[in-house]
Amino acid sequence: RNVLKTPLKQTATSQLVLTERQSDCQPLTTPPKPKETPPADPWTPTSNLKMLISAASPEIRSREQRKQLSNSSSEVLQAKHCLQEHLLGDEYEKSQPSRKEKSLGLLCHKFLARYPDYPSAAQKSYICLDEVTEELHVERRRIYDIVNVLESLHMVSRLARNRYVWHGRHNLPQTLQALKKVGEENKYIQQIQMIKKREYEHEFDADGERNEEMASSFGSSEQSEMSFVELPGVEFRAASVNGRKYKSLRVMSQKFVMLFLVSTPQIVSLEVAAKILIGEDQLEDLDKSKFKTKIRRLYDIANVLSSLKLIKKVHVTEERGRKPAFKWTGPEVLPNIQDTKLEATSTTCSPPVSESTPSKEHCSKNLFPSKGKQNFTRHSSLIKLVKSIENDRRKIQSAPNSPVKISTSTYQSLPVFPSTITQLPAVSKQQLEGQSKTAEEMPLKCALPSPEAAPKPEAPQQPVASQPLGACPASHSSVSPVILPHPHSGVSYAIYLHPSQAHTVTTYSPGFMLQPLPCANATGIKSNNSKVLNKTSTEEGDNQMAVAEPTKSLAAEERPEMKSETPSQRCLKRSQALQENNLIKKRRNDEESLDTSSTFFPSGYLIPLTHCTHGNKADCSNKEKAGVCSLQHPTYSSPITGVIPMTASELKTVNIPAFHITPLNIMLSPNSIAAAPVLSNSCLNSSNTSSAPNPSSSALNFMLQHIGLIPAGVQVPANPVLQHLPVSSQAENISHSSGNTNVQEGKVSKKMLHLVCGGLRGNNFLSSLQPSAPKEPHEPQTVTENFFRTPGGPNSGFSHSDDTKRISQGTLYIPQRKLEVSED
DNA sequence: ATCTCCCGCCATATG
DNA sequence: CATATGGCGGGAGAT
Repeated sequence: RNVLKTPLKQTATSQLVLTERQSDCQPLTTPPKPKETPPADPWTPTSNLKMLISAASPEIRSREQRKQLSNSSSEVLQAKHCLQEHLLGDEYEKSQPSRKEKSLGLLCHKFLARYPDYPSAAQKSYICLDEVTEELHVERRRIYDIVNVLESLHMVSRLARNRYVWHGRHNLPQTLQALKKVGEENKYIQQIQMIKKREYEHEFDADGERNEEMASSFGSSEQSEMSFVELPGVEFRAASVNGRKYKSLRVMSQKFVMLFLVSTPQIVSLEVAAKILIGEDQLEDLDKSKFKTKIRRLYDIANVLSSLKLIKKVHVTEERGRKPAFKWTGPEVLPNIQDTKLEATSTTCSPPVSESTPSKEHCSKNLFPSKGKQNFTRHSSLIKLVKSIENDRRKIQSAPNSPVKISTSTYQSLPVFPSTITQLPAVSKQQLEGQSKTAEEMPLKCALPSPEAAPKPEAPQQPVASQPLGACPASHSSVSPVILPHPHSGVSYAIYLHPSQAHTVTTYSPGFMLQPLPCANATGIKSNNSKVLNKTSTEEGDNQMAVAEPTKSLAAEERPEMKSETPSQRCLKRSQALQENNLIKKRRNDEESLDTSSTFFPSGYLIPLTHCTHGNKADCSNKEKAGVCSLQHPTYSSPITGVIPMTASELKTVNIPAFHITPLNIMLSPNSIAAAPVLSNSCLNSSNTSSAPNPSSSALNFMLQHIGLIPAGVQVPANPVLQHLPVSSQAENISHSSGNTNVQEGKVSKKMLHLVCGGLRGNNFLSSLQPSAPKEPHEPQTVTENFFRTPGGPNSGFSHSDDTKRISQGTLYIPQRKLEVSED
């Protein structure tokens, strides 16, 4: 400490510089560790340069470049200059690095430079915090910030005190996929929209009233829990990590990433993210300090993510002004093809229960005992943990969290959820696993992961019913993991529940199911849909919405919603949680009988089982899976649906009967909306509620396939999410644009749903399917939102986003607002 | 003034 | 108890 604390501001600042990028250079190791004090790093010649270069955060670089030079190439040169400057002028400052030089982003680059993006199995690297801190000359605290974020992405995992294992980006795809799923399950999209709405409202209104409205607003709810999403192979080791206790940066980081993955434009403003991450539940009290703190943390996370090049900073300009935001620049999430559907629907699959899947993974894990020792070490501790778990539970329960369950409590129909969520594709998974094993991949994959995996011996602790999962479990003491396989996606993830939850789950059954978010999800979905109708999902959309709709209308809508949702939300709320829990439990029991599952919020850590499987897709393709899926479809479709009805807050809002189906979503001009907004989504919900959809869905699939809309293999499950379809063909058309399978599928499914559900306009449906002129994804800096706009980026294939687009037929809503995104 | 966000105190967790 | 972790928020540099 000491040292330079408040140093001065250094003059030199030069910094700058850097260019960014990464180079991927990985390897350079760091510099010598000279010690520290003054001059610090830079001086090493080339190596340093590289470092710097690589290090510079994009943002910085961009800004700087613009300012001075636009050139890109010369980056290096610039860097040199900088250095020179330092050298020369440095008397002043050399020693002081200037704030930028100390930025987390730069530090993170340095950190990343030490390890390969894709380490070969052979190379696994271990990270010793002591070494790192020394070499990078930073305080330990900072390293934790970096590592925590990396952990959230499963790029590293902790082995023991001071020790981490470097996984690099191998797990990234799975992690992102899992996060996306979870994000979808949560109602993030909805939440985002709500927040935006509020904002607009504020604008319009005087300050005064908002309170009430706000409060109502959304239902955010839920999630306050922390849940960490884990990957299969990767372990979650360290009790601490799992130990639910911390809220932590890890969880926050994952949620933040989820926001990007579910947003259509994939641009998330800090403000919105902060609000969502905070438990929104609380009304809205400003709680400035809390908000500020959240923002600070988000900057920290954003810096690391920026270093990873997963996001970049931008500014969104609304009417109110421009706000800092970040744009996702990472890989698109896998198109898991039908996943969405599948997942959601997968109910069918579930029966098999858990099972195997995990095992597979685990297997891989087991393979590598190498680490075992460490693990074992932990192992003992784990036992303790188990004990402690109980304690935790208490805490937890008593505490805020437990909430989850509840959602059901309210109205939500319980049964429904379970089915949906629960679904374990397990079967398929098993199969898959088996296949995978056969496949060569296994070995390879196993190898990589294994280290991590290895550790878990047998899962001593996991009481969890899931055991079958077995593998997964091992690690975690406190939490019990649940594994969900996703057949389609291939990604399975496990959610760790807090002990309290866990045990419940466990209790249930073997066939446990996870629901990520029970009510919440459902709700979210619905709401999303409805919202979607109205707005575009993304920010832009929001903006538009806001603009379009007069506050009033919004208010009106919201209120109703509130009612409906409120309960659910509340459930989420901690305070209530307790009570609810009890209720929930009861219900669960009931449900259990049904089958189900528990309803949980996604509290846990998700672990995608994937990697092992990876082959998932392939697997899927494989017979079984395929077969299963197809079969399943019919079966499960309902789950979501079921949920939906409950939630359809919006509908309620609108006053439309839940069942009522509105064929089209209509966006009305603000005025009009106020007058008579109609939401269509509901229809789906209602219809789906029961399992009914299946048949229809199958039929649809059949049709689609014939038509060529869908690849033969693909089936469209009726996904609740998808629900709203745009009825109006025209508008919709746009969306499918490319007609890529992925995208289309989503749409198709939606449509199908409509058909099924509503049975409403088949014609439209078909017409809509036809490819329209492709729109492209734009990623423009300035985004104009239109409903028409292509759903998110290229990939966006999700249902959600797509949904967004729907427009009301009657009135086309023209986007009034555009958000501008500026770089730099 | 606002946006970023570094620094490091101090509560907790772990050993 | 000593350390290792990491929540958190003051307040200072950058714009």
